[in-house]
Amino acid sequence: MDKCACKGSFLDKLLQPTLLTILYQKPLHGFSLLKELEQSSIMDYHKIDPTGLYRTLKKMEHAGLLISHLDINDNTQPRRIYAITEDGKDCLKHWKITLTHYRNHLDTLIQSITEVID
Amino acid sequence: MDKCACKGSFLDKLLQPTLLTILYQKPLHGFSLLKELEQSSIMDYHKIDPTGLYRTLKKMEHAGLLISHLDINDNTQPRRIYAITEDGKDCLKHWKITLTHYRNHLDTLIQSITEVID
DNA sequence: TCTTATATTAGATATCATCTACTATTAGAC
DNA sequence: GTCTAATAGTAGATGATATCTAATATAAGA
Repeated sequence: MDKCACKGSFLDKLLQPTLLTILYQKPLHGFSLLKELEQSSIMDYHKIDPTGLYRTLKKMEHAGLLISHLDINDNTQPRRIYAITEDGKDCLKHWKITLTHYRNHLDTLIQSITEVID
Repeated sequence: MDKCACKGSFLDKLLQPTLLTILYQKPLHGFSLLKELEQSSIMDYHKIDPTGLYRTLKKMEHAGLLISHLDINDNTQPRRIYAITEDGKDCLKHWKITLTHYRNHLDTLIQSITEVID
């Protein structure tokens, strides 16, 4: 029961739309995305797993939603800057529809639970 | 892009709380749960994968959330009836809290997407 | 020089979703 | 009587996502 899904683990899948939302506004590299996510209400101030984040970025670039280039700079370590593509922007529009449906579905379920347990 | 998560696949994880909600009301066997789910707004009238359903039921029984017994009957095939346990009822109460947080998180994300794309 | 912050990668495992395919019994149509 | 549909469940593989530990490397500041 300790790691039962009802406690809130295993219920995410929102990293992709979150990244698209942030990168829609400005290109960023992985580490700054990590820091921005951890201090943002958009991910509910949760710790982010860096491995998962970098892996997701690569996967999204492979899928054509992002493009990246290496930023080689005297002041910092080389870092990879990610930017959203047109496909990525379309994807985010789909996400809005999908997440809205999902939210409504969740509402129905929460309502059913309430009726049953109260 | 065809099977991008933004189109709505890979975004569920709600089978467990849904099953607990239904079984809170009355014990049922797998096949009738399958039919009930497919005709219910609670799962948004989606097709359910039988394999996943039966596997989830077994896993939940193993975790102590459900108990089952074989119903041997002259009129039907033998079938396994699942009922919710006290642990299962507690679990459903946790689910309500978890899903409510998750819904609020979703609301924030949808709001952010809207601000960005509009 | 030592520590902290920055920046990224590797590997393993657990969880959840999706798909095809298969077995077996019962009920009803023809 | 046989064929088909509905009922009831199982097996195996694969793909997608989440979680965890750990490692590498550079830059900045005490």
